[in-house]
Amino acid sequence: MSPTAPGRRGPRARRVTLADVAARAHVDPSVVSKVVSGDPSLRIRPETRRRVLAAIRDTGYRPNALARSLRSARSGMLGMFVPDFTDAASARIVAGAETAAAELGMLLVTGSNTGPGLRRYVELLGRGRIDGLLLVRDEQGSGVLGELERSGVPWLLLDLAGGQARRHVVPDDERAAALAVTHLRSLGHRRIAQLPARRAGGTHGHGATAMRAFLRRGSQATAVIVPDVVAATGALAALRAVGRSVPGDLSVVALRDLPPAADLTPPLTAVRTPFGDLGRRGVELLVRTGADRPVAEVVSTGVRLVERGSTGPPR
Amino acid sequence: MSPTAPGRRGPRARRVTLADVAARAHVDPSVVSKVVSGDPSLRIRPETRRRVLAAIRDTGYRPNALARSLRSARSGMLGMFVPDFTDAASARIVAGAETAAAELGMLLVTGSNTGPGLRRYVELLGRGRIDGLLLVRDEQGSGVLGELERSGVPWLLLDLAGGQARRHVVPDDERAAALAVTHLRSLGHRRIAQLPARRAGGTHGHGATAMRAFLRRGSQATAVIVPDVVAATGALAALRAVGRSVPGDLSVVALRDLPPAADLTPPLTAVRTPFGDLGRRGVELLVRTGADRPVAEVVSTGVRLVERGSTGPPR
DNA sequence: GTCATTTAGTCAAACGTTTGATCAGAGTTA
DNA sequence: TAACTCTGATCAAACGTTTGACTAAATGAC
Repeated sequence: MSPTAPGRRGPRARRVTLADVAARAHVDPSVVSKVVSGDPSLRIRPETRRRVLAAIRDTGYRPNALARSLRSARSGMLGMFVPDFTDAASARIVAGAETAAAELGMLLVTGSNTGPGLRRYVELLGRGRIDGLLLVRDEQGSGVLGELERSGVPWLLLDLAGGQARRHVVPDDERAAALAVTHLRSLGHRRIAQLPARRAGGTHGHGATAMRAFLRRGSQATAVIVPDVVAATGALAALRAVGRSVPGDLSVVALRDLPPAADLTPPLTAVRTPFGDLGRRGVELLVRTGADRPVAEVVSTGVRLVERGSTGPPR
Repeated sequence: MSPTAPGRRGPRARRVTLADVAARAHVDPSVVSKVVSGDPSLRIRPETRRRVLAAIRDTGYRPNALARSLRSARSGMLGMFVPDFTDAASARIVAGAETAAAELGMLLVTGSNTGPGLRRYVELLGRGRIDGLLLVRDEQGSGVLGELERSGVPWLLLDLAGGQARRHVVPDDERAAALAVTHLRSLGHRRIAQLPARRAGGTHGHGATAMRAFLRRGSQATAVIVPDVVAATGALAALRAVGRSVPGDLSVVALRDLPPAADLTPPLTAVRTPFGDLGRRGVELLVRTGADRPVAEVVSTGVRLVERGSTGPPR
């Protein structure tokens, strides 16, 4: 075996460390460290700095993230646990969080509840790997969260106002509902019903069931507000099944707009919920506020009505 | 300030280390290490093992993942770079990968191209943080991949058969297309057209444009295969716009089935592509095969036609 | 010319593991 | 009883940084 090959084969270069760079630049490793991490307390001659920078470039040095984190007790990573990646709202929250994290020089370690659950995720994470945990719409978390708290890892609940400890950021659903009502009233509706929401997100079946119940009640309402697009899809199907036309017989507006809405028949009028901003704000608050301070923020930016084809004047 | 409080306030217990456990169990730290990580070369008396286990339980010890990774040069994390989390196919790939990773005791560090791009992502990752990188449908990667390869990090391209180095896993699109054709022929179709695919995933506009072009050509085809659901949505809209009925005037079947398909009008017949399995298989191959061996796998499991309402016998 | 201060660094101790080498004592063999 | 071989551990050197304490030389004040 070749003397330079530590691995399988091929002349894979030995890792370049701080010490290698230091030797090449004729300085102490600590100087290189401080230059790399931009330590403001470092006093250094311009010429020396140039030498260090050149050595870094020549050797292709890249800091070892693990050693760095171990020593400094900051990993530069955030945990993010979502119910399900394939859920469109979760995906948007992740995307927003990811961008915000990258802007802060951090990374996301994701996990989802479609796998073996939060407890196992935190277990896999081990100690030291994350500087904070973002939990999307998770009700059971409490036990695990206590442990996290004890080991000093701050956490934040997203899209669900959480139980005992007030540490959450949620979208402004009230404003969304108000926007929907205003829109419907401006079209002339006076009797507006609201289909019940389910705490952890609606399903197609749930929307259909709720709509059938609404029809059975023989409500006088000329317009109905549905808590989300998935439920609205079910509701629309239920209406079609009994031959009611939308928006002719009934106007429908959904909260928490998501992409499928535009492709339904009729295209669904909906209030946009800023899921991306939710994730972004979550990251920002998580890294800015200490683990022990309460956080209860409502994200209202970008909540607005998108008028499509499912609303019109009452008959 | 309380003497036990290293942080802000409150009696946050000092981190428990291997040494603490060792002291409590009256053994050397290395014994605890070997017990925790299940080192098979360790010879230990049952009673000693019991003492160690008890000490671990009593102290609530959890290994420091950073120290462990630093020393052992394995991080237990995999990088995953996707074009966009909010893309339904990507989300499914991530979900599959996440589950497979968890089963192997590993975690995913995600990044997406909606942020500052692959180069910056790899930069943020630094050295040592990941044991491999999964790249979903990324064409530009080449430059970065060379660097990765040089530093010994294996990678794999998903859902795109990649250029120079053969390291990819892709879904069986040929089988999918064959299934679509078989279905259409069994309905009686003899002239079947295929709308052109775009390498990096279709858009609504792309589907509409392609369908208009198809109509302009005055094709004799009675059925058409569309490369994905998003494009099919556009195609359906274009057909509706010119008053053609589906499946009356034209049967439409999409490849790469995804959720919105069932809620379109008419519900879209489509061939299911196992995106989750793609992610899962990617993880498995990434951790099993060395960085230098070529990988070119086609995932065919679960490719099957889902008949909905957009296909029927020709007029 | 002496003392204090600033400049431009050096030094060494962590951070918490893993891992191969080493070792004391008990048991076995010749 | 001397020379081995197990067994059940211990020991110490990494892994690659960060960070505060320290210092030699140069500068400035008086």
